[in-house]
Amino acid sequence: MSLSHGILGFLSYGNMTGYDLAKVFNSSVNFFWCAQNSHIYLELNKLEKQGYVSCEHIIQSDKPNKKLYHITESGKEEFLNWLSKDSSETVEKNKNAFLLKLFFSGEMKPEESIKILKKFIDDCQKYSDRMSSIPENISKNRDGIEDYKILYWEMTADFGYSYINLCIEWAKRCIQKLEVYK
Amino acid sequence: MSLSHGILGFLSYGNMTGYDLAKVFNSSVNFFWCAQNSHIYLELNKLEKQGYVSCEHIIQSDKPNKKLYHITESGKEEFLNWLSKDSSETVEKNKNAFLLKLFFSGEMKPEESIKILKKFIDDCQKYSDRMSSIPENISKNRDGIEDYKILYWEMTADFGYSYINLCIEWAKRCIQKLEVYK
DNA sequence: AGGCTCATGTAACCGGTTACATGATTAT
DNA sequence: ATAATCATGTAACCGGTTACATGAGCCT
Repeated sequence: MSLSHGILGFLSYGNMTGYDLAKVFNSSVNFFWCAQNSHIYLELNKLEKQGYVSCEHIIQSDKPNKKLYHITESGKEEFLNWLSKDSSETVEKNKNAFLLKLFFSGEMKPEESIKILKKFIDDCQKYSDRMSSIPENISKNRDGIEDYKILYWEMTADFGYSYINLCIEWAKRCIQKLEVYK
Repeated sequence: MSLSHGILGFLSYGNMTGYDLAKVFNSSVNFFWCAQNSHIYLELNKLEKQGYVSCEHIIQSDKPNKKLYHITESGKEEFLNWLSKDSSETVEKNKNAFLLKLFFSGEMKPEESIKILKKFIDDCQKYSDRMSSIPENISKNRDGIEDYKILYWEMTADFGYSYINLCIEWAKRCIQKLEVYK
């Protein structure tokens, strides 16, 4: 449900190929939505069959030929529909495999879980480092995009920073509690 | 990958039926892992074929008959293996459909997005209310479980509270920023 | 009779991942 | 030569959801 709408979202900014979409996914929404290129191509075909996008074959001499996708009127409608639709499932059907694992970690030695939590902190730090390129990516792609639209990009980044800080602080608290039982 | 291991985790606490598992899933890990009963029954069959659980038919006169599942030695091994295995994908491949939607919300009127964010806060509040039954559930199921194991349950609950507060605070910030453009 | 709890499933579908596969063009 | 970038896919699989389906026994 979501990759297809993400694609429609980006195509509403301008025409793109599957290759472009894969790149833009990885340089913008990657920290809360990752996409394989194979999946993107699959989804583009589906969207074309549904009439939400149309495609134009571009013959190139300096580079391999490509397929440039446009969003159609019915695609825009579908996209706006999705935007305004309720999305409470995100809160209700939240899944976190790491927490599930931690829930059962009483079956391991505290030392083991401390190691896992330290690795978690490490992963968060790396994620945070990758996120630091976001402001740069935003300013790189902002031409032609109105200020109040950029605001939304910044709000998602704000969430990302707050979330990753929460994770790190929480994991530190956990380690502290576990040190007692070591 | 995760429901099956969650099932093994609960079975390592004691023998259960599919029905018991559905109940215990919904009263404990529900806020970071939800499970349909149909899925649980499906997964139990798979686990039995893999030799990770075995089942015992219990004939009852006062209630319908049932199938009581036990974890096997190889099931315990698989479970412990999963526990100590790396889970960095949780951080790296984090998905959040709400953020994806918000990312594109510049295509809507600010009033519309404010409404969506207020709904989000509302959903968070409801989620928070449901979470308040967790301490109760923990104390209800703690008999026979060592103190340091309960600690892990509390750590996941701690995450849940912190996360939901973050969501609410963040959404309030977003609304404030959007009020300017209203 | 009607509703609740207990109890177990099947079938179709769907979004997404993994692995594999190909090939043109450009720069070094 | 060969690596990098550009460019597009297929096929098998998998974890999970949705909808549907059934039925025993208890309590009121």
